[in-house]
Amino acid sequence: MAKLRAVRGTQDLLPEAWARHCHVEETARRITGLFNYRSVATPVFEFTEVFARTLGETSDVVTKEMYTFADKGGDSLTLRPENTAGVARAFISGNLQQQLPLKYFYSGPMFRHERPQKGRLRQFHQIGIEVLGVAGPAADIEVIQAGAHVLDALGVRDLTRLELNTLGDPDSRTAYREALVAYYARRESELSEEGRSRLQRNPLRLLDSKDERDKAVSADAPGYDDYLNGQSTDFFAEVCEGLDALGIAYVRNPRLVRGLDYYGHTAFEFTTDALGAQGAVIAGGRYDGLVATMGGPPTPGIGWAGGIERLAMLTTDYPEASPVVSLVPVGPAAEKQALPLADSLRRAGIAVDLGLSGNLKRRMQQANRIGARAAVLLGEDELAKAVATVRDMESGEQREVPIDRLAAALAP
RNA sequence: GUGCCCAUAGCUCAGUUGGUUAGAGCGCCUGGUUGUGGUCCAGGAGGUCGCCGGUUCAAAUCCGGUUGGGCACCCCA
Repeated sequence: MAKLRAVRGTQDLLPEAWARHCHVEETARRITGLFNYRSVATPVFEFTEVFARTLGETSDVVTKEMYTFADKGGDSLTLRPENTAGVARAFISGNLQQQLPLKYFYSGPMFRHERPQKGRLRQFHQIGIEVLGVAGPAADIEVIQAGAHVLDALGVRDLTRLELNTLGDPDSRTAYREALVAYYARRESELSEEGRSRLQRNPLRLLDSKDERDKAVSADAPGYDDYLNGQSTDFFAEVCEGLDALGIAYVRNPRLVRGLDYYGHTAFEFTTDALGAQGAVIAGGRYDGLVATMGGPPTPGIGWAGGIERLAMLTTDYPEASPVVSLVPVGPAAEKQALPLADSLRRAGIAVDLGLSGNLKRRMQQANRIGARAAVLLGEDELAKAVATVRDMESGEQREVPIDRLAAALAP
């Protein structure tokens, strides 16, 4: 079989798949545009520390999933595993703090060295939005609303459910973390090996372990609600009220935590059961500490990212390419006429496929294969009369049309 | 990174306890039609059975390794 293949975990997006892909992206850009999120693009690679420092030294993304390489100058660069850090870096690099608040939309490839699985690739694509500079829950509500709206527009909202949680402010999180560590440390011997590792790395993650032993211990673990301070509780309550007022349904998932360190307060995921284990299609949360962590002016932020491939898999209908007209010249004289004729038709807004080789029969087959709505035949007979034969490819009916009226006759 | 399953024509798959020239449907090509597609008819091309090695008189079939894929874990979009 072919010796030349795409790198593991990457794929070619050929016309049909790419059309779905583009549909997801364009829909998201259009909908977030209605919320006044402006489209931006940041580099596909950054200095490694942009990700290493912000995502959390112990996170899986940093410890084992990054595509890191040295460039010729000796700098360590990394292909972006996600785009929030890149946007934050751009915000700092560009001194954009005077323009706050900012609302950005992005779309593009991300890279993670993971074992490929359904809905999980090494090069995958994300759409996402970020709001910088809004500390209050209004931003959380709008960001979630925009996500819901995108899913609506894609026709996949009813395949998903919104899970919501709060990670609290830093004080609450610290207090809760201490309580959890104290609790789990007491029963450490009952935990799985992986569970003990999480206790060291990220105790919050013990809460959503799927290991039965960990689950058993977690059943009696202290709840976060008891450790949230008033400010955190009020913030979350306002987010919930806002969603209620908008009629956006959600389920509280107290075990929903984020793998990346910079999240606090609101955390949410739109998940689906239709994609196996990779259920999250849009996920995000608030990251008030991120920009300051990177050395920028303390700036609150919130956003989400959505997996284009995952969303595309849920999408059943997407607009098909509008049918074209095939221009079929017969003979050398007609070949010469065909180029300028095709040009004038295209300038009139008509999509024209000009068969570039083959005899009449072959070009008719080609017209059929590409689903042309009409074939325009141009041969000796037609040239002599300054007409073209227009064949309706569905009915097979043919009629002669003067060449100077072709554009009007072919208008969709 | 760990575990389980899978790998035969361009695509989807058959291939019986290892046994002669590995099959089907779809697709592709040619002809029936010298200026006419899609339907129909006739014919044709196309596979070192993922790759490497082993067992055997004999391997697509059994064994080991490897690569790729699927599913789950881990983690995440």
